[in-house]
Amino acid sequence: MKATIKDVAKAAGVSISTVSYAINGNERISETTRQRVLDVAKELNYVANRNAKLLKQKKTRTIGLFFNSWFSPIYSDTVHSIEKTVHKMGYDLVACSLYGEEHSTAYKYLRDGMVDGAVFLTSSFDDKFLHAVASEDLPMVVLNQQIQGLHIYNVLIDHYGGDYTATKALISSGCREVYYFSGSPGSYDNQQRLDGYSAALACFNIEFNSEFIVHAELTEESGYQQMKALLEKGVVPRAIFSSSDEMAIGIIRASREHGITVPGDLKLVGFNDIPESGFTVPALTTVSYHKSKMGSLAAEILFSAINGNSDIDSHNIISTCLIKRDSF
Amino acid sequence: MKATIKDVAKAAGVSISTVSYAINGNERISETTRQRVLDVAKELNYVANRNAKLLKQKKTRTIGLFFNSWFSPIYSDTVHSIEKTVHKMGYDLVACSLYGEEHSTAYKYLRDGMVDGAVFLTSSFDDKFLHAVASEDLPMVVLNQQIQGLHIYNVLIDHYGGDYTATKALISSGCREVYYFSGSPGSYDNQQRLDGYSAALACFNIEFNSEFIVHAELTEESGYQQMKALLEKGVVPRAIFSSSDEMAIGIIRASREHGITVPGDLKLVGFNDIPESGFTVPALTTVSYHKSKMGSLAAEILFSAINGNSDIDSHNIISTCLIKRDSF
DNA sequence: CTGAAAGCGCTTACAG
DNA sequence: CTGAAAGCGCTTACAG
Repeated sequence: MKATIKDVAKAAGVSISTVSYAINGNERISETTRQRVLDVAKELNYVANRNAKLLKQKKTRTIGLFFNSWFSPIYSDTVHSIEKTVHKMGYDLVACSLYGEEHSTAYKYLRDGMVDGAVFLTSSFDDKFLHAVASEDLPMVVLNQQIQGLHIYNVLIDHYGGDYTATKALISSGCREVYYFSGSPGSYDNQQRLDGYSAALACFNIEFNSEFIVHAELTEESGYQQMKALLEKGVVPRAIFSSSDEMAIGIIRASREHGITVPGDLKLVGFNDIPESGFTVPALTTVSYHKSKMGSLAAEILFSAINGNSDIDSHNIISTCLIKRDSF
Repeated sequence: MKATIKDVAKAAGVSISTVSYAINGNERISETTRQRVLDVAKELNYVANRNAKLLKQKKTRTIGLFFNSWFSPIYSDTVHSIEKTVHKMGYDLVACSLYGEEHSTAYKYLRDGMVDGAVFLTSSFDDKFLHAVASEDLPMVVLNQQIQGLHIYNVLIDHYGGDYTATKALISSGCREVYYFSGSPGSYDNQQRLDGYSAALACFNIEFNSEFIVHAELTEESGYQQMKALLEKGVVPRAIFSSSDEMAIGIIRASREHGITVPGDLKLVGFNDIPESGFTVPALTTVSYHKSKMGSLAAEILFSAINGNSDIDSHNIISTCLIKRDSF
């Protein structure tokens, strides 16, 4: 059986309070006693029962990370950087998915207060639920999504600026007809982006034309299908801005099948700068942002809130930049 | 403040035992009492304190998932399928990384018995540590890695068979000189693979030639570099079996830069069947295996062990198959 | 059918 | 510098 604090106390010939103090580094314990206790503890392979500890302390020293799909490459660097900060602060990081909805581990952990703070990489939570659960004891940082609320902080990508810059660059290169492959319409995110695109058009006195807007799903397959449909209708875009790199890769594939070369016939810019985008043929020109900065900023905001700081911006923007490669 | 069982008991006018029984669905409580308790609990927004509960029950009903790099695309399907089974069993799944080594969340969770079972997608744990921690109360399933031990179960990919089949196919197509891009030498895994490769050679009475073995790192970049080095030395392989798809993608890139066409000049087979491999140009022929089956098998073995089943194979093999696409 | 009470393994005022 | 004791919020024999 696992050793408890009692076992250690008995073996070391001291009280359990002394064991507790010794192990937690309280200064009141003499060096010799502390050493003896530590030795015994090590020998008995003692580790404090976390549940008992937390039951008393009301703190979990754990940060929860919530997302709905495991292993999305976009977030790899961001999560790693969150993890670094969390570790530096002496906290633990556990990741839970939303599979099972209200009965998912994610919902349970939040509802039961199993974490002292939360970072969200997903938009699939019910806003009402988050509002109900967010509190001084459970502040939340939401990435890449706009959720207002007390104890809820947003870290957003400058989609407006990114799309603006990319579109402007495409127009400047001589294409007045820039197609825009967009994600699901209606989202806040998407509106921001469309605004950026429109602003770039306005810069050049080009009228917005909804025929150039293609709604797809941000996946390779969806980009491929939509592009193929376009080409089969006889429409041949000369310039495309794609809201995601995955979609852009699908666009390249459909183009190649139709004998259209990139960037010769078609200038293409993606968004996100996923790892693959450097390896596609041609390598993808894309709008990037500082992913690890996004992670560290998110974590810093969270800890700031956990430590009771009250003047935190609820709205934080990560800037973007255009990475020039070979597709434009 | 959060409502406790006491608050509910007081508000419902019953004892705390009754609340506990009612909420946990014990049959001894009358329907009317149960209903009243449940109503009050709901009204007070009561949810049982997990730490207190676990402190008593000594069970966490949580499975830990351990890996060292977040978001590796190879495991996406596998993890999703683990998650499904875990959820179906009414357990929670939390993922922890190894960042921080002995001070990582992963080590802490295992040492402190924060989980009732563990699945490993990483080889970075100290074997001694796993042996020390694995127990009847914390069985472990290790994927794609050979670790012997009580309460430790392995789910392995049939690398031998996969490499054998791929190499054989390449030879059958007329290439007697099959290059083998391998991972780090010395690993169990790699030995298995090399054996498969050698066996295929033996089939055709071809002598093993270490000049055809290229050690790389399973990454795109490493595959690219090694291939480039080969080509710059004037060596032009006509057939390559690559131990990972990422590496194969790098090989394609280096080949293209040197004007070598795949599959025209070079026949290439990868391993793992990552999502991208269907989208590369040319689409990659690769050795695949049933990823979601690997996940469900892992989870089933784990629960079987948790439920005290003692006759579980510690050695389970997932078979492979060759996916024919365009690179060979 | 319901309740009083012990106890899970810790932490932490309080007393000495 | 150390210890006895209360208490965190639950579950679960035990008694009635």
